[in-house]
Amino acid sequence: MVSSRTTPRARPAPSTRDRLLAAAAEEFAARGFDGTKVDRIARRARVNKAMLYYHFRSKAALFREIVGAQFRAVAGAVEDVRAAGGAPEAQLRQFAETMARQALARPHFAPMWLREIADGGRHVDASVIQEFRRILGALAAILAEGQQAGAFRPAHPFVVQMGIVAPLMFFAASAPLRERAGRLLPPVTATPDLDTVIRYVQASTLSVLSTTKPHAEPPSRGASR
Amino acid sequence: MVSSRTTPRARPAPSTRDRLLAAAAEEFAARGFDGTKVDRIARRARVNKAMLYYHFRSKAALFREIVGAQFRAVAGAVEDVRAAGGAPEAQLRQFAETMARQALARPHFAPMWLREIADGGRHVDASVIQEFRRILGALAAILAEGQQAGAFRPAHPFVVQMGIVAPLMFFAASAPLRERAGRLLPPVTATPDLDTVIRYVQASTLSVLSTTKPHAEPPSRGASR
DNA sequence: GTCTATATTTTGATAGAC
DNA sequence: GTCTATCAAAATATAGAC
Repeated sequence: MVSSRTTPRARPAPSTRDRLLAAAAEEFAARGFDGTKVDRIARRARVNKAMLYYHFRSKAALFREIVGAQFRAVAGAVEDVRAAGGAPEAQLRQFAETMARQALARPHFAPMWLREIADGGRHVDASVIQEFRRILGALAAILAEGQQAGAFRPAHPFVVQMGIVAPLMFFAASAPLRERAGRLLPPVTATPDLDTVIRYVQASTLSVLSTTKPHAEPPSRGASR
Repeated sequence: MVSSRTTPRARPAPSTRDRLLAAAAEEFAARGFDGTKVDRIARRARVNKAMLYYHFRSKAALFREIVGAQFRAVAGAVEDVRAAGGAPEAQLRQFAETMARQALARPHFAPMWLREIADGGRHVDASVIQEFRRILGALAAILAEGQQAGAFRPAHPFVVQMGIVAPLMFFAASAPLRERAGRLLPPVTATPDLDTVIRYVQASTLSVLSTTKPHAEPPSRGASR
């Protein structure tokens, strides 16, 4: 609905517009809306600042387009998990894994989510908040199915979502801080890898929710010291 | 070390400096470093902008002072939990509860933590990162004690910390967004209260870590529909 | 300690040539 | 579609009177 306007050709090489979008995403993720300057976006995209205003109405409109696309993609991915069906426990595991992989594949997603929360959604419109809802909706459906099947204890979907998403986003977004902290101070604990975090989140969530026996699978076999 | 310079008197009523600190904390938490304007801070503190520069070297120095104090207080609180001792399970519960209560008592703390992560710590110095470490250190000590006592499975302290802190910070910081989302779109799920979140975090963490039987205590008795 | 200017830069946005 | 030049507003910081 966005790229089908000029030619039906497939991928005519990174256009100026695409470079602007990519550059802006990096800046917005790393510096936030107010910390991002249009001059920097333009420079990063190797075009003049005026080009930004040729392709986008304003800095705010550019921001909304990027954040919207980001959340739309992730919401679609988790809805696919839900649609694929399967055992509730497996769906729940997949939900967590998908969120984590999406955050890994889109380095801008996690920091932008954190910023949107802290900003109280000041820079986004209702449509973005709607995408937010789709993610929660997919999880709520999985939980409801699990409860009806007697596999899950009743639980507040929003709380469960935070239990899964928050640690994943914290981990994904904190890479630059961990790197900086490692430079300033001697590291006390080695940074875990993504798989360790995913397994921990899956295990802790299933542990509380499951009505059957504990899901064994120790959170990680490598403790510090 | 900060307020003992003029008189030994106790609390001579909210000084201009204190009002500036309070106003700045609100602005920085709600809008971030770049989104906060010194004019707004001054207006909110009901003083002239020049006063800000009389009491503080710069906007950046003011920011660092506020963030530093915030993290120092919270780090002290969780170290107290650790120092108080007791059964590892109880200490772990207390750790989560303390983090949550601190975030509740200091409305600026959670959003600032999220922002610092997303910003990669660009606006803070090594001393603030050090406070960060104290929080992790207290938790790591609790976990180590629990492991040696055979009560806890080995686990990566950093991962456990994210499992506890991230959901709590997400919840505490997302109040404005939830409020805004409720105005823009009809609510799908009622917002849980803090106690529900605390209990869920405690239960999920102890469930994965504990070597004994599941900690019963259903995460919440009120499921949606 | 507190205020009224004001200096200086930066920034979002546009006009208009090519 | 792309650039140069530039405007107008905003923002950090300071000088200096009281």
